[in-house]
Amino acid sequence: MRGEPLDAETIVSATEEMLRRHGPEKTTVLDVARQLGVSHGSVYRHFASKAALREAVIRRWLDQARDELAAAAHNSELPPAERLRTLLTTMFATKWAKAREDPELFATFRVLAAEHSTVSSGHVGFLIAQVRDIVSDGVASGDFAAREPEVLARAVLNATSRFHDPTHAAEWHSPETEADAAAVVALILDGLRTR
Amino acid sequence: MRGEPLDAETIVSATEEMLRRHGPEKTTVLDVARQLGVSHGSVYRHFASKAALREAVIRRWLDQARDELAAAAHNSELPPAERLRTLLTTMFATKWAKAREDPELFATFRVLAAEHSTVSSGHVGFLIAQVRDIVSDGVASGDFAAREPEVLARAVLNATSRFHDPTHAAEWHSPETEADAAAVVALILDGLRTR
DNA sequence: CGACTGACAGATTTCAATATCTGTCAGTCG
DNA sequence: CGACTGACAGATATTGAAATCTGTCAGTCG
Repeated sequence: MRGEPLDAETIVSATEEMLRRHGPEKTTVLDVARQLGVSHGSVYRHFASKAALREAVIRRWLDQARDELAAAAHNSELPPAERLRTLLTTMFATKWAKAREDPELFATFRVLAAEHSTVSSGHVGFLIAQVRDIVSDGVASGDFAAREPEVLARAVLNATSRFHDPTHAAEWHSPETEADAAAVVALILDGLRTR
Repeated sequence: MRGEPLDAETIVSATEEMLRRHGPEKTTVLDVARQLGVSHGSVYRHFASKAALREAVIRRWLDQARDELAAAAHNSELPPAERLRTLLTTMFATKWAKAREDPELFATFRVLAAEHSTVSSGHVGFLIAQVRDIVSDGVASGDFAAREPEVLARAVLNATSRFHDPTHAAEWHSPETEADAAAVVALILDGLRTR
């Protein structure tokens, strides 16, 4: 009936489409199978459970976000403080844009991220590493006060969570958000700098 | 049948008790009236709606929290940085303790606070004012770099939201929370200080 | 053989009937 | 008169029977 082989990627894409259309509570494995024109048994050949399938979706989304951010934040000629500011503001702007452009999809993303907290922690780990690298450079060049880069990186992300943690998406509609974010970033950068 | 007059305070107390016992979804005006041995019509004599009644409860809770914090953070002999550190850590510790001691009640509190965001914003306004006062003192004494105290105060609260905003209550169980909070406070205080 | 189907058991969700609740107000009672 | 009641309409929540879903697996098909 179908010439093609049916691989995991194709199933993940179909799942993503169903999640987009029906949201997380109403997307069933049966829906995904129907979308692909196969029986749901075939889906279970590639994914051990519905949870595993959803995990593959959130993993793909986070991988994509990671790549976008890595591409946007590669200005190694600027001083560390400016590189960090760019990284943070890019991070905020990217999320804010996604949350505003398609709030329902963003809410779906949020549900999946909460469901699979292991995958999300991995993503947070990547973010910490990005910040840590810049902080390390800053400490090495004498721009930043000498302290444990890992601790500082965690502190930077914790201090800015209101602006990047999806939990706070509802607050991002407020017009003050941008100014508030800029004030926090300025305060943090002052905290990092050598005295 | 009853000698007493039935005033608003009594009704609020009974409501608090019902919320404690049954949680926010299951406390009805009828429950409150039963608890008091009156008809629910009598409750509506004192409160225009169920929402108004719940608002009175959250208002009382926040007023109490305000008083507790104001009492705990009155060390005017210390330098501003230490006063601010004390204010923040007291604020965190108080909330963490409440969230841990009685998670269900804390969740109830959270629901009511979200329902009546106007009242909550008022509370946040008080917190900003507390921080602003210390920051102003610090700027006046030369301990903190001269910048707009209102902006700095907002930045300080925004940067620490992960440690005081009830939205993050679930994360407060993590053993790293205390160290993370200390690192963020240290970073912020360094950001405030004169260079 | 290996990709796929579809029937099945048990878990979860949906839906409509039923019960309960909110908010009002004419009426009771001291 | 003024505090309180309880019946009422419309809105919301609960319940349990029926429908759908998840995950398995013996069996089909090329």
